Amino acid sequence: MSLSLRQLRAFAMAMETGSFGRAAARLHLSQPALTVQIRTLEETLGLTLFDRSARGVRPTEAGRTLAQSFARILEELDQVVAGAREQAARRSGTVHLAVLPSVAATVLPVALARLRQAHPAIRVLVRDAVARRVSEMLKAGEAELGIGTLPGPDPELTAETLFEDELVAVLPPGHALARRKKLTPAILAAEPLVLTEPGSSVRQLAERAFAEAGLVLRPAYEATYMSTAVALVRAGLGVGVLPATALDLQLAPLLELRPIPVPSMRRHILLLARRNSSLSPAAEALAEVLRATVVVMPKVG
Amino acid sequence: MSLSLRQLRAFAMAMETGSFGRAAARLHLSQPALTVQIRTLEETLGLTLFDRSARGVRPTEAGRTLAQSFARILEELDQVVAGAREQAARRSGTVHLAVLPSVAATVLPVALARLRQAHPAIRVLVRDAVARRVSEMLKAGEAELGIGTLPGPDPELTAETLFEDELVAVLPPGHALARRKKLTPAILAAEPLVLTEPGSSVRQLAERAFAEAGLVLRPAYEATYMSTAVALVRAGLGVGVLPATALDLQLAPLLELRPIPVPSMRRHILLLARRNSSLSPAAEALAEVLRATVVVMPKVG
DNA sequence: GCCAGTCATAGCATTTCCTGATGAGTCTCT
DNA sequence: AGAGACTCATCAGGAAATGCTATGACTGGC
Repeated sequence: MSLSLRQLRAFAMAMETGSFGRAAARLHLSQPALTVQIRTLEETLGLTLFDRSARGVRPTEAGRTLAQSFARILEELDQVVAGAREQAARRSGTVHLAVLPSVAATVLPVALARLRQAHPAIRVLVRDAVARRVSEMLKAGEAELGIGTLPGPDPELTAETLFEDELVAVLPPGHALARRKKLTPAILAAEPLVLTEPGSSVRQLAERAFAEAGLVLRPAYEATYMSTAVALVRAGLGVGVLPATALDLQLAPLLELRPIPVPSMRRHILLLARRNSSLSPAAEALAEVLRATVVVMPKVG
Repeated sequence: MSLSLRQLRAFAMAMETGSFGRAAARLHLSQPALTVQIRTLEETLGLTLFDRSARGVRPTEAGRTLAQSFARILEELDQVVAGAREQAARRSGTVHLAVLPSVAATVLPVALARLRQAHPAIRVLVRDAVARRVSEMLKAGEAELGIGTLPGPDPELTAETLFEDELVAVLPPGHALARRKKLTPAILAAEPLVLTEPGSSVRQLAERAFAEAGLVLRPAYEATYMSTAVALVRAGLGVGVLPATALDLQLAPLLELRPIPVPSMRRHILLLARRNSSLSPAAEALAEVLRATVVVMPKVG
């Protein structure tokens, strides 16, 4: 026979109640079952834990000492298990999340607020990064969950579309094109354009869409930060081709936004995770909240 | 399913070896058995501990965290159990022993030396006390084992004769009675006698023995300490009637010892313990050494 | 001396656990 | 590309453990 938790629990309870019968009742066991547990424990330890008499049991000195140690260990164990269960119940835990800045500034705060309401003890460590960095962080294990885009299927990552982001034309106040409801790459190609810098996913998207229309994208201005691009447009220096989800756009009341109804002007914002790696319950909870949140995002047009 | 140590051990080993198969081998289990243990553990916790693939398993983040806690707890448990087993094997432990001073000064050191040789880690806390105190200490739980005498059977104590102590006549150098091989109460009654103080077990024994012979014991001197009594005898002030086991006698080369061959001049030195209370393994070891040691004690006469 | 209370024992049923065989998926080497 | 090695999952049957009910043995109090 080897040691078992049953034995330890039986022993601890017997010590606590001072009686085999009462201990058995408290553990929802029959008294003989408990007696056997104690006896086998004594046998495995080679030590008498209780002195029995017809009037009851009395703990041995060794029994008293051991009971203390065992009780402490059981308590620690129970605490660890309780902690694990709490994590499993999504009531706690920490998620490392890598997000595109545009999403971090718009959809994410709403989702985090909801998550907090549902699972207050879940911590989310948000790391904003461009699409490529999001993928890298996931693969490197620096993030458990990611929100970004992918150039194509990635064998290491799972992807699931959260929502679609579209590039929209951003017009300065009073611009001539403002009378149109929609704009096309062909129309835009004639204007001085404000875009993000080469290499950014938004820029790549725009270039591909123009190429499909047989056009070459030749921006007048290139900005690294969205706020810069918006400022350039507002100053009337050109027409912006920028993602609709960017917070800076939605906060700029004087600018006119016009959709560019070309499929390739849309990009899929993906919920990313490592393939072959299960999500922690906390991450699972976050993912669920994200899925439920994005459908509520405002439309642009 | 409830938590079991098997599961924890399986989990800890799987985490340590990084493989279910290797963990199973190390635990002398089949791989399926280990797989099941891990799975049921995951079910009871509600938590995925490993991500499986056909290439092997990789611990989850939660798994890594939990493994640390569990490993620590298992180690503590093993340590406690090892300590208990060591006690059971009599390799360690502490015995509280109450002893008559005469025994403490003579037989006991020999026994303790032997015990140390056999079980170096057993500690013996020696408390010397007169016969009545020895009994009291046992009953009060202040001592686990006692060496003393009893006026009669005691319902609370078990007694076992270790050896018999006899009162001997102690003659100063050149005393007239020294030519006799043996002495009797009748002869001694005519001498000025040196005894221990009234109430001591030695004194009571002597009084009873004299009474049986129809004599009244009327000592010339009464000493509390054996060393005093011996000094009085050596100074020629009288004939001592003292226990043969007293170390002071055996260390006093000039004194002549003569047996008093009367049965009632003997007292049983008893090994005492609480009835209804089992001895700790360490105490058991001490008891055995005591039994084996006393038969070797020197004879007087 | 009987009754109440406590633990131990025995026989039987149930649950748990393990093993051995087998299957499925992946990687490596040829 | 295919064979072989490796890993984990699943399944079926049997062994071990655990538990329960019934009963016994012993003690202390009324």
